[in-house]
Amino acid sequence: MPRYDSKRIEHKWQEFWEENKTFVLPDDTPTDAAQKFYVLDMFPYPSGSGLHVGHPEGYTATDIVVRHARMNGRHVLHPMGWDAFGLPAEEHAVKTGTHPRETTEQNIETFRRQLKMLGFSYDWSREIATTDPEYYRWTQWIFLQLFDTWYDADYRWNGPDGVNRTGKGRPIAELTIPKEIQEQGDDAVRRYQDRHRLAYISEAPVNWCPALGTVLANEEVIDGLSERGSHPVERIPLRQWMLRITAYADRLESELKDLNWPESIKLLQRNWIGRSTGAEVDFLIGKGPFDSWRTQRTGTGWPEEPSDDVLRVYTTRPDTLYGATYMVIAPEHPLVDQLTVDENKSAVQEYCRAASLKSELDRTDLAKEKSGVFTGSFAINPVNGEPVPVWVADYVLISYGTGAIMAVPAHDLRDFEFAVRFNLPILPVVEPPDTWTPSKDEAALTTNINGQKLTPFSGMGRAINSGEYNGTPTAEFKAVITETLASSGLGQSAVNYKLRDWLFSRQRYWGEPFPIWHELDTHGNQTGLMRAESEENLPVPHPHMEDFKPTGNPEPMLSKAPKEWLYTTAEDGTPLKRETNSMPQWAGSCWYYLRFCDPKNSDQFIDPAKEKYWLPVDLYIGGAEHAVLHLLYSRFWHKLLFDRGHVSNPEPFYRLVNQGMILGENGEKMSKSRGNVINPDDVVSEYGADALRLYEMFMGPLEQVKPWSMKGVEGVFRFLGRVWRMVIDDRSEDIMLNAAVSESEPTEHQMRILHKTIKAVSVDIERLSFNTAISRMMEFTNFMGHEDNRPKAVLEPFVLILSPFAPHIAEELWHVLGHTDSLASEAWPEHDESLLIEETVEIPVQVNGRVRAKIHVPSGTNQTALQSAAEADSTVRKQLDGKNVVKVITVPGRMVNFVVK
RNA sequence: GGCCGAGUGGCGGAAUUGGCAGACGCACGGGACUUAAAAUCCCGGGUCCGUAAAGGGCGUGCGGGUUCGAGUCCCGCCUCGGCUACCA
Repeated sequence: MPRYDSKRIEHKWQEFWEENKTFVLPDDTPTDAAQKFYVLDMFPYPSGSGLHVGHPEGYTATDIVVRHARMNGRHVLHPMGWDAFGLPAEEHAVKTGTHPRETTEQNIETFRRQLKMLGFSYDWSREIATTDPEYYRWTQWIFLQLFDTWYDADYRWNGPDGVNRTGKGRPIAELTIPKEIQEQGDDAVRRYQDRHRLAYISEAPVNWCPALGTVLANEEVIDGLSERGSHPVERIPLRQWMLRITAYADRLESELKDLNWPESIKLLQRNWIGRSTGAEVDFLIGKGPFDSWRTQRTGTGWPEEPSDDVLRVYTTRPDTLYGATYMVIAPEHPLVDQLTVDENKSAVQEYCRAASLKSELDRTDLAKEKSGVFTGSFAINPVNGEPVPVWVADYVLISYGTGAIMAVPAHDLRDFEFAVRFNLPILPVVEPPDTWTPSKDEAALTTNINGQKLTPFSGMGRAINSGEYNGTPTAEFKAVITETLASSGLGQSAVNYKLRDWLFSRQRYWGEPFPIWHELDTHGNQTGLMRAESEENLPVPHPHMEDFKPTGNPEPMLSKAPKEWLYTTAEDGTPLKRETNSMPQWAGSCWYYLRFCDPKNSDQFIDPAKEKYWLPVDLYIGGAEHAVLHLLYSRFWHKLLFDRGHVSNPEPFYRLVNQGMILGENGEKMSKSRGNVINPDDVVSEYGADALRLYEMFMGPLEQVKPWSMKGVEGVFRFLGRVWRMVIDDRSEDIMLNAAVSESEPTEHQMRILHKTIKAVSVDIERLSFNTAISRMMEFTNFMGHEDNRPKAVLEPFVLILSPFAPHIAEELWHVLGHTDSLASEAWPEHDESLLIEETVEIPVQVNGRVRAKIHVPSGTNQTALQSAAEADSTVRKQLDGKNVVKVITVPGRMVNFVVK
């Protein structure tokens, strides 16, 4: 009867831990900074389908790390919570009328039960959900910090971390208001401030699906059609909240270098931020004579905002200005109308309309051929006064740079392709070095024009056809021309990022409401002026709603809220209307790691002393799918809070590890449609939580992608059975020790095996190499299970090192071995190096690099003795017989190699 | 197209700084226990030649190289996976 029975022991110990608050951390502010250890899992979205086997992978890894750390006396923070806002609960509400909160709570209930079933040692007293009003109160509060902040890019300052930085998020009250704005009065000042806030409003395209009557999230749009029902989706501009993450682009990039993150993830973030340097240049498009404009510019200098008579472009290759043979502006560019001459109006309008229907994906991915139309206007090249035709084409994106380019077809592949298509001149202005051979892409574009073979060249060389600059090397030319343009007010060096400002609003019910009011005029129309909700009034709760059906127009769901929620009157009598957009799901997950340190604080989002003690997170484990967005957004918010003095460390996550995805048994990604989903509940009911945990760690390296195997689960389950029988008499009716277990002194051999295992497992846990740690414990069990005499002095330390991996069986064995308290508070065994030394070692002897014999010598045998021992071996003698030994390599303790001829 | 990662038995994988390739587990074959089965235990194994012995040849995606010695380092390819997508 007392066979290994996971059902009986797992539940029992889970209750024990809960009742004894084994893993609950006292709430006092600790002081011993060296021992703090904050280990965080990426908290899950509690979906309706319950836990996936991918979740316990990272969660088991961190659980092993923290259980090990606690036994080593470290002060561990290891919490869990829920990223609980999200579309599915709202969609369920549309279908059934069930309030999203109800669905969310049910799903959380399931997830909590499943996680507890796996025996993770979370401090559940710190559980939080992003949907709790007491949580999102502070999400809204952080939003108000963003709203109250502008970025002073030139500000030099010393942070609390002692690092000197340039650029700081500062209170909006500290923004210097230009005189001309001040003169325009209070409203103008407020609007000026609003334009500079880190949270600001701008028109941005949304995915509007007329057939479904709703705005869709990007992930709900597939190939321009809605995921549900495959209806066409339009891109229409809508008033949206944006977060000025681009202000922090530089710091987000440069401060990556101190983080202990996988290099590949850092690179991913760097590429995503996509910093490039170049210059902005103004091309005259106004009527005035070019010369007088240029003279005037030399006087006034470079204007911050371009006036209507110039077309401003961004280029990374200002050295190719002489080769600009046409210009391109994006279809959305504000100067499109002004630049289009009457005869081209209809063609340009038609082109822009067609472009507006395409998503950015359609424009790039599907459109193989370049397209565009001529506006009929010309711009004047500032370096030589030449007129250059201006085209509209959708290969130029309004969202990057200035939304306009100078096209240099000879030295830009896209421009080259376009020029060939529309028969525009191609003028080489860079001579390639002699060693140049066209790259694959360059060669692919080679075209015959008027019997001449032309190939674009996008590299660096020397200037040609560039007037006085001929012969200048590219790098030098870039610097010189940028300076020349700057001194005459025609250009300016500039930095650009692929990173865009963060579109922060959604038109949903089930997200954090914005703590913002809009002022109304006497007709009830918005004036465009805004007021922040006062901090005492937070949280701004969700309005009560009966009906969660979409509005049927692009208006946000919350615009259907009751009047009491939507409207109020300010103390000064101004009528106000609430912001009706809601925040995206990312918002809550941007700062949850902070709240875990002080989850119940009702005065502050976190107590500064606790923040100082616990942060940064020492180890953060989660899926690589969050490599860019979540991790970048969190870092951005953290830096804002840092600038505003609310946190003391510039980065939130010191060490990051990505777990690899678990595939189905057929080696494919798990999905319902493929029918290869493994349900953790089933695995636990058949084999137990310890077996599931152990298997997930035994499958292979944590960071690697690996397929599931039910046979593999059985394998570790059998191992747990062997461990059980090593200690317990499984043929007895009662739970009692195996007869082989004794109080006697262990043998030297037993001690050596034990201490080898302790050493290997300890090292492996620190390296997060759990699969090898488990094989070492299997080897121990294979050995010890065969010993007729199994001293407790050997079994007990083994049970302790097994416990982080399989805590339930370990607690049970510990108990049967005669202990009354949980082993979680026991000290981690230390290995004794002196016990590891073997008396003799086996040394391979090679002849010409091939192993021909193995000899046994006392460990510590020196080089000469080792060589003579090898030479004395009969097989070696046979091998060396009649041959000329040229050289002998001996590595003590390793090998001997005879090089012969 | 660009970037990143990975290729080791039938399978998952192991192998400190270059030093016995295949630990550990799965699957498989043989055996013990049993009336039988399950469970458990024992034995076997990269591959080819050789009689199951001794012994030897070949083996870490492919082709070269460095080295006494390469899964590991260098050069050139191939295949698979992930991310990204006209960023001027």
